[in-house]
Amino acid sequence: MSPRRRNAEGAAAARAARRTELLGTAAEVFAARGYAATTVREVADAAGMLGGSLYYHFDSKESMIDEILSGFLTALWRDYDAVLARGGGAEQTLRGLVTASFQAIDRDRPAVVLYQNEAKHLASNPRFGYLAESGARFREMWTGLLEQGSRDGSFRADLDAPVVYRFIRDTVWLAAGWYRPGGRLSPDEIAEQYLALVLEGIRGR
Amino acid sequence: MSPRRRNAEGAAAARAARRTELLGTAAEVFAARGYAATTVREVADAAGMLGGSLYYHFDSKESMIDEILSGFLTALWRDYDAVLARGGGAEQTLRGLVTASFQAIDRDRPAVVLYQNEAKHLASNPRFGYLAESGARFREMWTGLLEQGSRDGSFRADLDAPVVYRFIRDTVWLAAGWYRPGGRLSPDEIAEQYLALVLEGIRGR
Amino acid sequence: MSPRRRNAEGAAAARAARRTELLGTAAEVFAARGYAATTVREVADAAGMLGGSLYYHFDSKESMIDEILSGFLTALWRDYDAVLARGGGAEQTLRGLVTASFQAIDRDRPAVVLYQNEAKHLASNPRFGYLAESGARFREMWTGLLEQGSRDGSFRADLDAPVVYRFIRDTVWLAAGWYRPGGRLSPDEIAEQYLALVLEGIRGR
Amino acid sequence: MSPRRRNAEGAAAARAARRTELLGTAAEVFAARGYAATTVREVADAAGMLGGSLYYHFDSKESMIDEILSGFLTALWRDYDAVLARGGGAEQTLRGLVTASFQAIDRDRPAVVLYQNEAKHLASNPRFGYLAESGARFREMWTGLLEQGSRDGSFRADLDAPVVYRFIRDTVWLAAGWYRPGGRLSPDEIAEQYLALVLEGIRGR
DNA sequence: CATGAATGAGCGTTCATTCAT
DNA sequence: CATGAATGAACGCTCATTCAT
Repeated sequence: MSPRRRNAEGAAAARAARRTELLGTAAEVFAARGYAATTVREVADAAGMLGGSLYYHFDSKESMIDEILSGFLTALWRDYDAVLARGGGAEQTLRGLVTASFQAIDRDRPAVVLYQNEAKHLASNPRFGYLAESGARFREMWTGLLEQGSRDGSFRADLDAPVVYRFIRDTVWLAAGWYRPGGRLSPDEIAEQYLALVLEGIRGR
Repeated sequence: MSPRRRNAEGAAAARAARRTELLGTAAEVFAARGYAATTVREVADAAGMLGGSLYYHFDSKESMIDEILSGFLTALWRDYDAVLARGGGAEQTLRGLVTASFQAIDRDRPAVVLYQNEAKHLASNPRFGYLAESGARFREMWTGLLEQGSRDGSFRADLDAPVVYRFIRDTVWLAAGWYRPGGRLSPDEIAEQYLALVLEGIRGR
Repeated sequence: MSPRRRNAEGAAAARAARRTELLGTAAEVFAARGYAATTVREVADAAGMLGGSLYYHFDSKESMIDEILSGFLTALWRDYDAVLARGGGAEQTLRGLVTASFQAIDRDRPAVVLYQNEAKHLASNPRFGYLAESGARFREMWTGLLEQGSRDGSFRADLDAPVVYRFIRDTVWLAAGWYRPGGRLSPDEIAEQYLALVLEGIRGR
Repeated sequence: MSPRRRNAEGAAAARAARRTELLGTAAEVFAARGYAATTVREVADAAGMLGGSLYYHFDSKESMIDEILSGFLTALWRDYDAVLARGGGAEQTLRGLVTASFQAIDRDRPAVVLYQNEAKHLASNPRFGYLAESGARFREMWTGLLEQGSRDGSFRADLDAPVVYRFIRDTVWLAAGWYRPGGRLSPDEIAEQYLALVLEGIRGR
């Protein structure tokens, strides 16, 4: 490998690292203020540069949130697919999916917030068609799991799968609204607390 | 009563009715597109008038969402207070609050959506200080209820009140995201389904 | 004269009186805030009616200031012409013109203020062509008077007529900026003070 | 001095120069059309740019006239203070002040026009409090000078200082209404003409 | 005569985006 | 890579004006 080649690779890596860093900043600002209400100047300020300079790295404001969301979903599905690949019973799979979700919140909270708050509005834009696709896969995965667990006795037999699916789906992401990394509970512990609630309910026995 | 007096009253009533009508339209559009992303022209279009005409009725775009949210919260607390005034055990009160919440979703879904999506961003504006106040009252009401029920055996003794409070708070409003009035389930039936989940959990016995 | 005829005349007179009253109000508001910066709502408020109602009386905002200024100039030239018709020496005529001007200020201060502040901007509008005409007549009157007085020894022989004309012209209207009706000096006394300054200067002898 | 430092200084200087240039253009347009009647697009047109582009340089239309007027008054008082510091008799000081005023008109006529036409309306805005302050200083300076000259025999003993102050104050700025730079008379010569009138009056001896 | 609701053009301002340097 | 000046479309809002009542 020539030194020239090595330099070029180093530059490309540095460039990718800078993009990732800027996207992290953008995600934080978008999540804090809302995507539509955030100006690219605010993102640039947070990144320590001027508004126009962001356009060296990104085509548009839209491409930033696109990259944030698509990156988040790619990583998320990698984890979900690993859980599904592990096999096991319905409850075990459910535990795995919920835990993976809380880990995703821990890993990239701003992206989760954006996904919750903005996905619905963005979905009408063809560019963000993958949001609807991901949502459909999500629904199929969960209703399938719930129906299987309901049949095999893992879950209550009278579960209304669509209702419980929505309940779980939303519940899973809610923690992003108040979770603060480095708090007293680790993501896995929080997952346990939530699972206890969801699986057992709150009624005294 | 003089005819003049009657006319003045009629005009005031008609004006109030028009405001309410326009606020309903505005709430729908804000909820559908997001407050920041909605232009006043879009609201006006939906109301069948020109952008500037809205300003005969309202001071600003901000005053519209202000009136929507404050009106929503006022009506909501009227219902909550009625439930609390009825007394009864912790589970009964919880059932009453959840049912009142689902009725509020049925009555004014767009306002609930706005409350969920925009309250956090608006709260930093002094004009919307009442959002934080209402949130604090909400937290006190729920944590008090949960702790009482936990002590008297209505609920599990090991409940983590702050965690469960957030869980309930968010769960309660989630249905606004997908509920469609006139669907197969009435608000009270949906409330029952949710209560079953929350109280019993989903695990098979 | 039939009673019907008398009624019609009475109605026309009442209408004219109302117009005059409204124009007086409009002139005050225009003078206080500036014509362009004044909204017709502000004029209407001051007149105790709603914005749209003014349009029963006047075609437009522009027609209001038109009527104010043309009425002011008509009355002013009536007075100036009376002074000129009296004849007499240059100083006596100058005293008459200055006194008539201060009386005009006393009679309709807002119109004088508007004339000073707005005439220059309005003059480019063909509708206000009479402003330029009046200004030209004014210049001819004054330069003629000054040159005559300079020749016959009433005024200094070395007077630069165009310079002094502008000086007098502007001086004459300045008092409108600070004059308050009902103050300690009558218009005629103020005229005397100004004339003493203009005729004798301020240097000690 | 490092090259970097030199560049930064050059950029700051260039920026300041551009601001000054734009403010000069704005002052001309405001003076010609009136501040309220001028649109920022008209200012931008005159500056060869689009309306929105002005906001790169200035916060608002109001901040433009603010900077024009405050800059004008700062420079004016620098000159006045220099005259006062020179000392000398009352007549000499009066001559110095009047000459400085005509030089200010020559230097920045649009600012003088704006000061005359807009100061009164702007003064009610707290942002322009310095206008009233400057006016008060102006009054104290002139009435003090006139009273002193009246006592020591430089001016007529029967001078009514407040009346003459207003007369001088207004007279001094009137020339801005018709003065054209590069005309047949220099600012100092115009000052001489005005001083002859004011000091001696126009009456023949 | 006056009201009150609406119009529609245009205003001051914002902001995503471009590009020469 | 980043800057800084500019663009141009669109935004929230104002206001002179209209007109049915």
